[in-house]
Amino acid sequence: MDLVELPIATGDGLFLARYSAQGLTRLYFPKSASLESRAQLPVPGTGKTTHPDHSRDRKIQILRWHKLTTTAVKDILHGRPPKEFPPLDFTGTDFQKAAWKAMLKIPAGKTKSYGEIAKAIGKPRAVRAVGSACGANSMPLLVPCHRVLAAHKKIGGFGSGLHWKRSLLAREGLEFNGDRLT
DNA sequence: CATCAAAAACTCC
DNA sequence: GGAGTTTTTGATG
Repeated sequence: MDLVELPIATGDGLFLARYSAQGLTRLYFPKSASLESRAQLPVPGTGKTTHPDHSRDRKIQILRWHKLTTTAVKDILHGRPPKEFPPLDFTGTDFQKAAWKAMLKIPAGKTKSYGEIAKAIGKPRAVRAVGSACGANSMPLLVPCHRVLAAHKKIGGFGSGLHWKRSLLAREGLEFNGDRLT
């Protein structure tokens, strides 16, 4: 159950982070802060939330997580490896969680192919499914699906806009020549 | 059953 | 080497 959504102001716009009692559940790109995401949240203007009964400790905990999220997001946006993550509360199928965890292991400045991720989770032919799992990733940046490329270093796709993928990789020092990594 | 952010195998230059 | 098309493929709603 999601409890609260908090903004992250960056040079690239306003990101939104959502938390449950277990940790970060979602991260939204500036443009994609969606209707769906707004629906169960604080009604703009009222200052009220749908879950007004948090203990003070929980609020403090979430704020502490949010601080970690904020610095991690900014680090990544600046092409720097983040030092610390908040706990990540994944929602998805076992396959998706396995795929996301495999992606978490890709260091900044490196890339893997959809095929390599598939192999890493023991399902070497589920390449296409890995692509779908990327699209279903609810915490972009922290789960670095932007570092997952198609075969032969081709750029592949990106749900929130390919320009983000190119830009993020560029900030990590990787250059594209057309739609292929050099 | 249809849809994918894939890949490999195949064709043609 | 490309740049196309076709076929195989597994997870998902």
